[in-house]
Amino acid sequence: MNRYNPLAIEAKWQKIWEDSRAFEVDESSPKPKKFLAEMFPYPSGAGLHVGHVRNFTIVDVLARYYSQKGYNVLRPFGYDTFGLPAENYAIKTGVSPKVATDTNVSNFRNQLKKLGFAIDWSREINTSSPEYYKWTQWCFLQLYKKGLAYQKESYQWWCPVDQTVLANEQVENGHCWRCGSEVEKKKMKQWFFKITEYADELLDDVDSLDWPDKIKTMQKNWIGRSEGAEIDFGIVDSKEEITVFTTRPDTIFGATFLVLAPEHPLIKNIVTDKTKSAVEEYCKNALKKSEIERQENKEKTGVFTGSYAINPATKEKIPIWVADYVLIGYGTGAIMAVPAGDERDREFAEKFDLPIVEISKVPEKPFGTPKTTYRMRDWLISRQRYWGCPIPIAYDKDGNTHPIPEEQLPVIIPEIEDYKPDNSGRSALAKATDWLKVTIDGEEMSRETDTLDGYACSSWYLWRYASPHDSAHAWDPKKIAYWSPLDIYCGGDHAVAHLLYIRFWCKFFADEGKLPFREPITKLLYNGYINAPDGKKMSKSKGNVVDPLDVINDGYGADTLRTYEMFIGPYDQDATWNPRSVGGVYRFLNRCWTLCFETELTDTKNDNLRHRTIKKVTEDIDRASFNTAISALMEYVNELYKVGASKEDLVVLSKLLKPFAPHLASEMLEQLSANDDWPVFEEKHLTSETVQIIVQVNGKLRAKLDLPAEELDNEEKITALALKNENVKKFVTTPKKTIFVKKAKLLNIVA
RNA sequence: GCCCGAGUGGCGGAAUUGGUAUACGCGUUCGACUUAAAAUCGAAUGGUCUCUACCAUAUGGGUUCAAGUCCCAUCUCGGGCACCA
Repeated sequence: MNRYNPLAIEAKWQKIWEDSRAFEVDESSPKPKKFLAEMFPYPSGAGLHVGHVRNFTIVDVLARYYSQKGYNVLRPFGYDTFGLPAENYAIKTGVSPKVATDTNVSNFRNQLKKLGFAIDWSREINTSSPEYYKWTQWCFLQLYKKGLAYQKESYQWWCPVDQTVLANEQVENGHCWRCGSEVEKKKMKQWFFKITEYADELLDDVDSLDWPDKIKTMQKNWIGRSEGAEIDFGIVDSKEEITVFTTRPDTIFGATFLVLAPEHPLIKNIVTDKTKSAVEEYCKNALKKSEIERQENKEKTGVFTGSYAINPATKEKIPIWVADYVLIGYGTGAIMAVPAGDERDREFAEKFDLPIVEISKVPEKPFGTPKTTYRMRDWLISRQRYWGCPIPIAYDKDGNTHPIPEEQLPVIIPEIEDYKPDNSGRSALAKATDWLKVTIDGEEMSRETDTLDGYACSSWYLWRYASPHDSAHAWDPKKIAYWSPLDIYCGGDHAVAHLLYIRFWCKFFADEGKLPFREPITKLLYNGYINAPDGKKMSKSKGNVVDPLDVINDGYGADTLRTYEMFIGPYDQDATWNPRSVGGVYRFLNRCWTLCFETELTDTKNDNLRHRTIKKVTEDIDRASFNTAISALMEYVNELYKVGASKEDLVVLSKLLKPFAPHLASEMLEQLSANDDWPVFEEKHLTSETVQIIVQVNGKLRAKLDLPAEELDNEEKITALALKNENVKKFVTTPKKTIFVKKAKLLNIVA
């Protein structure tokens, strides 16, 4: 007797798909398009993990499903290859990041091919290849030309271990998102993208997205729009004014003091001889305090400047204080304190014995000028690191910035010996002295040594997929118009940063006339994590990592791995790996194989069962309920084992199975000489000749009546039969009323 | 502290619109096949009880002919935000 041999079947079909370029597509097809992608991975040296497999399999199931349904499906793949791990590895071993990255990419590619993904391999992209980052630099220049890429000197997050600045989005609880060390504030001149220009649209359009509510809420909170007003306060015995931001200008009659952030530039102008040293001391300490300390210690601290302002509503003299509960980066870095209306101001007033005055009246004419502020700041994109996309800018001898002309792109990363970053505020590229020199319009200039945040590289890659080898455009306008926007995007990370940035670039390039849509991602599937069998997070140090390639090579094969990861639970929930359940899925595929290759066909009429299964599996895939789709297939196979299977039963089984277990299903379809067109259920087969009526008494199940289907309309007869039933009679003497629900095939007798 | 989710057998989970709670899988038990084991096939499997039946979807109330599903309160766990004026 032959046995199911997944490794042989999978090698066979993988070769067929590779040789026939089975998943390559273009724009000439008359079919409707579908464009699907996962969040492309960072190819680490460790190779694929089971989390990747879950993410990519979801996309693969959908890609194959839509393809079987007759869509022209684009399912490309790429690698997000710039970043710190490759550079840190280079510092440790001396192996250049480029070499290490190439090795890792090729390892990833080989592993992906063993999983049988329906990838159009002709479209593979890699963000650290010059053909790609040439266009990342081009994108930067488009933003630069419109004033949306600019330099600004300010206090920035600095990671002392990675020796680079970080964006707000990359600081988690005061710690570096990569190395976990505590970040510091450092005053530096840095490059920014003006994402705040699009804050309103980014916020307002969130509601229209078919994305999980969780992600939508996080995006909204991140942008954090507040409507309010800016109000100017005159200072006693001074020509200076202090502008505050408030969301409640109507409470101005209760404003009894002002508070400035310790970094506020006006402080030095308003301190008096008496207060000067105390204020300076306070500000120095506040700046020295780490952000963690400032966040953790919510005990209010502050110091009086010695100066007074005039409340424009009450005309009263109110003291001006400095306190670190006011943040320099939000609003104007200064507030009017209304202790009667604001909890924090009250706490401060109580501690320092400042007046708390009830808000006596509301001004008839609103004070100040209306102003909207956002919690979101501009996106800091400079990185003082070697292994990133060089910012295509040069400085003349006066320090003015000049864009590198487009014909000189790409600005190639030079090979260097020493990758080590330092605290000079410049990347290791500063050591490449020859590379630094550049001539623009005959003038000798010096190149920018910062590289771009990796998130810039991933902010346009979806569009590159439409024309990955185009040497004249970042993306071909006709091709992008055909494929985009992305119909389904799947991933389990980057809830805020990446998804916000790519929306920002989309809106910008739409305004430039370069994209015919304003939202890049129609539907987002946000998948959960897979934990180790011990229920903990998988990690090398705990030694509990499940290697997906081991699962394949142990003999289970890729089909079992894929199907198991879809069966493990709802795709959007975290799950725990269970090796025994892997065996259960293998048994199921084995039973499919046995039905097809080792069992005699019968002429059993299973129309109802078969069409019910088609309906269930189709609808479950449509709502991304992959685990229940697979259990429907299991039920189908269990039933076919009992009653026997016709050829048609097996053809349908193979077709429905193909998105999950494509190798085995292809083998079965070949044996059955059938194509893989997605089967369509017919309503007429969903009705059966008999119908089971549930009889309840007071809502409790008391009997089941099996009747011919046409009796379902005969409520009177059903009621009569139910009341005659022995078991029902025990609970009913005289029915008060009966409720018949035809749709539920249920009769409830109220006794 | 504020805002979201979630809580169902020994375990992962199903129940899509309020209508048969526990599908499917794992595990366990029994049986068939085998010299034996594995594999495979078949059967049983929420609890109490001999059956009828009763009790069970975190806890306590409520609405309804009917509640895992809706409402109120409480507890537990998970996630996000957190001095944003």
